[in-house]
Amino acid sequence: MVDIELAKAVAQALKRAQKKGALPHFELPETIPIERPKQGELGDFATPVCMQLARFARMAPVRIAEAVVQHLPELPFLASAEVAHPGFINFRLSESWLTAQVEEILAQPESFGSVQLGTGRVQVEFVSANPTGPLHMGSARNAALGDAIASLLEAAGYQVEREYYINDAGSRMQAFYETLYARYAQALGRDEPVPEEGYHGAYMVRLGEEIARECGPRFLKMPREEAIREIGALGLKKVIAQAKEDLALMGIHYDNWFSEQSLYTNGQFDRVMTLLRERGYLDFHDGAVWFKATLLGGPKDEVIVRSDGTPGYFASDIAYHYNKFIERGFDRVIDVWGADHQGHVPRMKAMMKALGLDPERLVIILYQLVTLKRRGEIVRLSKRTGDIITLREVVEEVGADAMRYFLLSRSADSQMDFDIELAKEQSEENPVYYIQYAHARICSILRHAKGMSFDDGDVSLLTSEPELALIRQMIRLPEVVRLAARQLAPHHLAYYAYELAAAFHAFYRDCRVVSSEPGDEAITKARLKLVSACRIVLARALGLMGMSAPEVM
RNA sequence: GCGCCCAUAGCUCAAUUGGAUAGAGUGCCGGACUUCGAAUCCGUUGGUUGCAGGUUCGAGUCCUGCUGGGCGCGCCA
Repeated sequence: MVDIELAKAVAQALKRAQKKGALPHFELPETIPIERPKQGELGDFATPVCMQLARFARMAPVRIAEAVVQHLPELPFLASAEVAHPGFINFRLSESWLTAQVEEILAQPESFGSVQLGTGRVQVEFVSANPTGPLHMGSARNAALGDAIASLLEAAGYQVEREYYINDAGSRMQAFYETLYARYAQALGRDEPVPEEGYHGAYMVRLGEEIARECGPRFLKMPREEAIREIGALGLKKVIAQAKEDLALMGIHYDNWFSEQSLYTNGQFDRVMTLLRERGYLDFHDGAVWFKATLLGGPKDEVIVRSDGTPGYFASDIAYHYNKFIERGFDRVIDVWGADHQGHVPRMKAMMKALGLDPERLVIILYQLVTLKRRGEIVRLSKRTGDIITLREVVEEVGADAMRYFLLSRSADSQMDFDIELAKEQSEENPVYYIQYAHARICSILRHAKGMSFDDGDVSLLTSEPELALIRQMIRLPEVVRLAARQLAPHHLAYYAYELAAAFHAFYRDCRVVSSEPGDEAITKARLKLVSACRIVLARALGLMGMSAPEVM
């Protein structure tokens, strides 16, 4: 990438200048920072490195910068390198190189934007909501984030697997099963109370009725425990199927659905417990089994197996991550969690150390919770109490593309209000349509030019300001992918896509693409190449966010 | 009480993880269709980056202390 080559060139220039005595000898920094100036008029790239070096060189930053510029090697893409106060070097790309990038993009319609940030197998585990009811808006943010992060990492060169962890083993599940049994029995006219700790939402009534309708009263004739088990299994199946469907509505598909229960039936739990015991990280008191997290920087020791003999969710998490890293050999694992789980992070880091794994290999993305609103009124998200607005309802009302864009366009750290009514009212002014409209417009132009062959178009004719501005935006995609993949922050994509669309719309205003004027044939062909390339970049940016790139709207 | 996150234009949010004059959208006001899609474009308005210190060539960004909000602190998940 250009910035990497610039960094190398600057390092080389510093060395040369030192060798020739233009600069005193001092240790060169390991990496030369190259950035994009905030104000585009200053140039395409800049480095502030000379200001950082001033103290070591004991020279004015501007003088260092001058020396660097003088000793800069020839670079094919560079038009100019200028020193600016108080010590920046501003680089400008050559127009011929810029226009040539249009051909580069056209040559890689599927892969433009991909970078080689690293290699290895990465697992992204996301959503993983308790299978005790329909998915809600918190899960929607999780889904949008996780899926986009996975896509970004794929584009950054990693081998990625998307995984959904089904929490089908905990005590919450028992409450779900018992609630379902009660609702089933009620549907058949029997007076069966919903447990206090159970799930009181209306969806449980419907689920109970559904099973009553499909299976009839046969479970009422069984012993209670057995009936709960069988009904529970049916209910679990239905909830998972529903989650799969709901996520598919958002365009999200997983490589793997992993059962928590399987950790116990397949032996991972026993193996990891043996390992922890051998390493001295287990403690036994008060009838429970404890994980000595305090030995590893955790805030307190944690119960793994309760005094009644049942393993807690942390036990499962240890076994699960043992499975991820040691049995399946992922190089890196990314877990996407709601901020309400933030207290769990130190335990997980301690667990990594106990397993002898570098804690850095487990990255936990915490996103702040979504406050769902309807006409300005807050809607509660809890599944345990009463009614909820489901992910499905919102997708059906707002549309998958708009929902994804909205959920992605804020950094995970910021809290979010999602007002459904507002989202619907604003749908015409929504950035989603702005971006997609640019894509559809290009498709329309290409349809209009149908039959015209432009393979021989000469991109070097694309020298007007709006054309070059558009190309400048287009070639940013790889940088944005790299940045977003590094930070695991897809919101950069959302902003970028908007800016790219804006550059296209401005170009469209100023430059007629398909012209019937005599003598315009050459520029028409060149511009058809330009918009074709722009379409590729827009589609890729939208694709990475999981959004569609419509040809007509 | 302790921990994590947040506070930036009237509103919703960015700011390339310490760089140059803090930017978009939205809202208000005004303007542009006889040619490829007006779901578009152009212009105007908008700031003591919550407060007080500190670190340095340079701070919205880092450190300390406040204020205000969200989320946690269970043998729940």
